[in-house]
Amino acid sequence: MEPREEIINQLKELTNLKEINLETPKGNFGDYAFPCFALSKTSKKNPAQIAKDLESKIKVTNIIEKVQAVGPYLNFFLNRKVIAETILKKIAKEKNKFGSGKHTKAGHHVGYPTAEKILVEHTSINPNASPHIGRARNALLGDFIVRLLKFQGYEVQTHYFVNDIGKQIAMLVLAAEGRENITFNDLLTLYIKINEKIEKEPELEKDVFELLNKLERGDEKTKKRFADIVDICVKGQLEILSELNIKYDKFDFESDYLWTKKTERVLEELKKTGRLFLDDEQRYVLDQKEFNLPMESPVLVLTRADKTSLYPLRDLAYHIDKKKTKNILVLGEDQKLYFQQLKCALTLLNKPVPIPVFYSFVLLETGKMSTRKGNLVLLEDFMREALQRETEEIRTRHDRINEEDAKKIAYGAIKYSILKVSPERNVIFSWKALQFEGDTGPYLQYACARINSILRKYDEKIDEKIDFSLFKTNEENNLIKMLADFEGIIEESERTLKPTIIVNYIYSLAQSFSNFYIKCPILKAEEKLKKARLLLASSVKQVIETGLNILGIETLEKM
RNA sequence: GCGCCUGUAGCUCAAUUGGAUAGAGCAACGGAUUUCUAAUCCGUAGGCUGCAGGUUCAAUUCCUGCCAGGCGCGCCA
Repeated sequence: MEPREEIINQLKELTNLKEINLETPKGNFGDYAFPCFALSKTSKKNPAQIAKDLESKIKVTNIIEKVQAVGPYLNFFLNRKVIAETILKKIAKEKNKFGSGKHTKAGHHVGYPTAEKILVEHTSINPNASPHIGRARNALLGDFIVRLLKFQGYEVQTHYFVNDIGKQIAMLVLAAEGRENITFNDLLTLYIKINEKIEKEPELEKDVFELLNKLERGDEKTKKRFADIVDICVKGQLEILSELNIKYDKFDFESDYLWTKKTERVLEELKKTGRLFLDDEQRYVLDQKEFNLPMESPVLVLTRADKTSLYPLRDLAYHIDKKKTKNILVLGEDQKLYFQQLKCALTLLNKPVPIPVFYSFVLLETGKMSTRKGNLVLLEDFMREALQRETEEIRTRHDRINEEDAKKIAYGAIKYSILKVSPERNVIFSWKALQFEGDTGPYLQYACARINSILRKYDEKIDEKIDFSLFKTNEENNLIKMLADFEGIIEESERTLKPTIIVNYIYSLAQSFSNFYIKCPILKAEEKLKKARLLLASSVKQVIETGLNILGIETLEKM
């Protein structure tokens, strides 16, 4: 039985509580702590007294070594040897599957039969230009979720919804008119220029709408013009994202929902609900008064006056089409209210609603980022800069530069710096975020590289009999305790879908390891202790590596 | 104007979802290399958790009001 489970079971029996809230305290308050305040509410007794009472009733076992009431807390001290043996053996056995609660419950390590299928949609950038760093937040967050869920044994499909028929694409098509050999790098300038132009001469908008109208009527030439531009753009975007090791299983094109008449069918369905009507200007709108949305006039506009489709209609058709039992959708905070509207519409049609994951925008020191206005930092520029700085960094340390390794470190630093910030917070972009020391990706990679170096030097198998009672120091026991927390960390990550939980955990694990590394020599230790410490170090490496991989960060053999 | 999110050390972020002494990194200063990688470690300094009330045994966390920033509120996506 897991130590945590054993404590919870005992407490449940003694207190009649359904949920036991165990804390892992800091300082010398033991391995687990149970606060007794909640009990004092019902029993009207002093929490300190309750803790004292419980202290005498808890049974000491081979796992629970000591129980101590300290004020209103009941602190549990576990048997070091048993914990060390349980957890280190488990890691050695499960390797890169360690931490995945689902796998262990199923009793085997790969492909357990009833894997739930989950569709994750993320990135879904407008195909109008190279992505800026704000968009990276979507892709990185989405990629993290995909990796986490795959690690947990789900069958995950990653989708990218391509808006290939919006007004912005039409503008880009207009801007590209009569130009040959347009490349990905031309798009941003074209896009900025056409926006400026239309702002100055609003009558040009008519041409844009005409183009859209022609497209929706299925004019082949127009279709091809749109498709060509979109193709250039999506390919360019994907090249950048794939450089960051972010991949997609399927691309869904908005236009398909027109050609297959699925948008029309959605309108038919909505008509049956009695909430769809034509407004004064002959647009199809969905009445959403009944849902108490915080808007002045709660309607969802689905078409233009000429009945060409608007994004919400295509999006609605898309979500209905997803048909998975579980969908996750990564969205910018600007989509929050819109998502509520989408949710209401889907509910009205009795369709499943995706689980949204929101993130806030990346701002510049000078103000907001805008692709349209051209004040932005491109993801590719950020990546290039990171790589350049990292290459220089390596030059100060080594004679030779391995470009693959430089990329792993540079991109790891980028991913880490973005994922370590809670998604709901705004980020003000600064080149200073590109650090390689301290609370950074490279710090974690470095910890792994150091362990690799030791394992290389030892050069024997470490799976022999190990005396688990040899771990005497605080540094060793602290590491063991932390390793035992990993499964809980993964569980919490899955529940909240927040990358920061894993980030914080592996960072403090690496910190504890550095501590251990300085104070506890491994290879120089006496033979039995050496073996025990080697196993401990390789376990730490395994867990940091697993954590980093879930964040999409690779590790290195040497640094 | 209304709704949602955010405000913590000079800077960038944590804080076990209401718990014990609010913790890290960067920057600053001082130290550690006959020992497994110094992208490391140790130490010093740095706090009225935006402000004012309230709820309770306990508030950075929950409630109310203000202040500041972000996002949104019909034909963009």
